[in-house]
Parts: sequence; structure tokens; C-alpha cells
Amino acid sequence: MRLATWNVNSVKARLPRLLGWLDETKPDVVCLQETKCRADLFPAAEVKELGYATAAHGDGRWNGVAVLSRVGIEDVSLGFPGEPSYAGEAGAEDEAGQMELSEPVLLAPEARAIGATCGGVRVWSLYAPNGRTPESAHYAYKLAWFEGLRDALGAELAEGAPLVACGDYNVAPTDEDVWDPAVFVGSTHVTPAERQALADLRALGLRDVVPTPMKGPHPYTYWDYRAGAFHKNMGMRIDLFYASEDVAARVGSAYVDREARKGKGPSDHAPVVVDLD
DNA sequence: ATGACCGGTCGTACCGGA
Repeated sequence: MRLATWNVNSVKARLPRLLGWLDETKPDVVCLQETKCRADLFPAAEVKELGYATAAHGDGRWNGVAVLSRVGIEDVSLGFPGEPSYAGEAGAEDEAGQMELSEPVLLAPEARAIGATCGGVRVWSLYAPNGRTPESAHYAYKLAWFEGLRDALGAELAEGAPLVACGDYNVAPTDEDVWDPAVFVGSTHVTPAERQALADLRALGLRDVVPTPMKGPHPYTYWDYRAGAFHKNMGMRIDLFYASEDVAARVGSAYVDREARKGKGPSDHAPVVVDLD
């Protein structure tokens, strides 16, 4: 069984490359992030021609996650129980410079998580909030989102089914996972609290399936589009494949498909591909 | 190939990305 996770940075913009990659790589289950696509507009017919059923979660311009599977797709969860929403910066001023009255507004959670059972494995495709800066409300939201995720995955793991939780975690687990730690001092993705959030997930029994880089010593999965970062290997490992212990024990091989980052019109993230025995 | 971003949007300029 071949599983993969890929932040495609718009499924619409990436569709030709996604279809070519599916045809070539032939994964059984694929977790996609940043589809930036309303669920009812997802190109399900196109991937179905390659044998994949789709479960999509998305409401438009930003975020958006999906699971593609050719080994069945059941018990789809749009988001996770208790998933927090983002209410924006507190104390924002309106155009007249007046503080807005804080009226309670119930916002739906963003489309950052979708779960499905595929081929006997519980699969989660995750797109963690960016966090922006450690001082921002978005960063507090990121930590709250991870806390909610830990509780939801903990409840599922307690049921004992094989589970994978993979996607764009927007956290580099260690300093080895960024090309230059000095550049990231004071930035998100490397703070102790974010790394603790990952540790809290591992404490549930999830194992970090670290892929083979294929080139160079670091299994980076993301390279900024700017400044030739990919060619200079100025990357980060932020797309993670977390697996329950029984699944992790079945991992035969895992690799970063950096070929998918090359050429014209790539995503800024490369897929992670994991083969289970 | 020795230099370098991209996608989205009823703001073709700006936000979000990390």
C-alpha cells in the first residue's frame, strides 16, 4: 500500500501536474493540502478517470484539504471534533479608527483537516495554520488548533485502528529541518511551543516517518519559490507523516519526491511518499 | 541556465504563504 501527502498550492493550478504525478507514482491514498478549492468544485471527475475517489473539504480561496483513494473511502470527517476557528486579531480598529464592538461571532472552522478510512487505515490530511508571527493572534490560533488536533487524534487512537495523520504541519521539528536556523530566530515554525505541539502528538503514540531526501542530507519538503531557494536547497521539512505504531512498523520505505518540485509550474512543496509492506 | 515567486481575487494591488 502506497500513501502520500502533498501540499499542492491550488489543485486547480496544479491539476495537470497532479494528474501526471498520480499516473506515474500510482499511490493508493493521497492527502492533499492547500487545494484552495471549494469542495463542490474539486476536480473529482478528472482524478476519477485515474481510479481515485475523492473526499474534499474546502470553502474557497484559502486552505482546503482532500483525500484521494483507490482503495475505498469511508467515514469522511470534515474537520475534527472541537476544531477551533480563527476569529482574527483582537482589538482591530475599523476604518474610522474606532475599536469595533466585540460582538460574539460564531465562525466556522477553516478547512484544514479531513479524515477518511481508506483500505482499513484511518487517514487524516492536515493543513496547520501558519502562525504568521509569534506575537500574532494567528499564532495563538495555531497552538489552539494543535491542541484540538491532539485531543481528536487521541480519541481515535484510543479505538485502536491503524491511523496516519499527515500533511503540512507548518512546524520544522528540529533545527536540522531548516536550512539555516539563524534565519528563523524569532520566527514561527521553529518555536519551542510549536515543537512541543508536535511532541504532544508523538506522545499519543504517533511516530514521525522521516523520508529519504533522495538528494542532499536533509529530507526537506518545502522550498520558497523566491531567490532560487530550491536550487540552493534552502528548504524546510514541514510536511510530516505521522503514523500509529502498527502502521509505522509496516513502513518499508519513504521518500521525498523532489522531482515533483522541479520544472515549470511546481508547487512550492514536494510530496512525501510512504510504502507499507 | 550563475539568477531567481506564486495563486487568488467582483480592489489588476494586495494579501497570504513560511
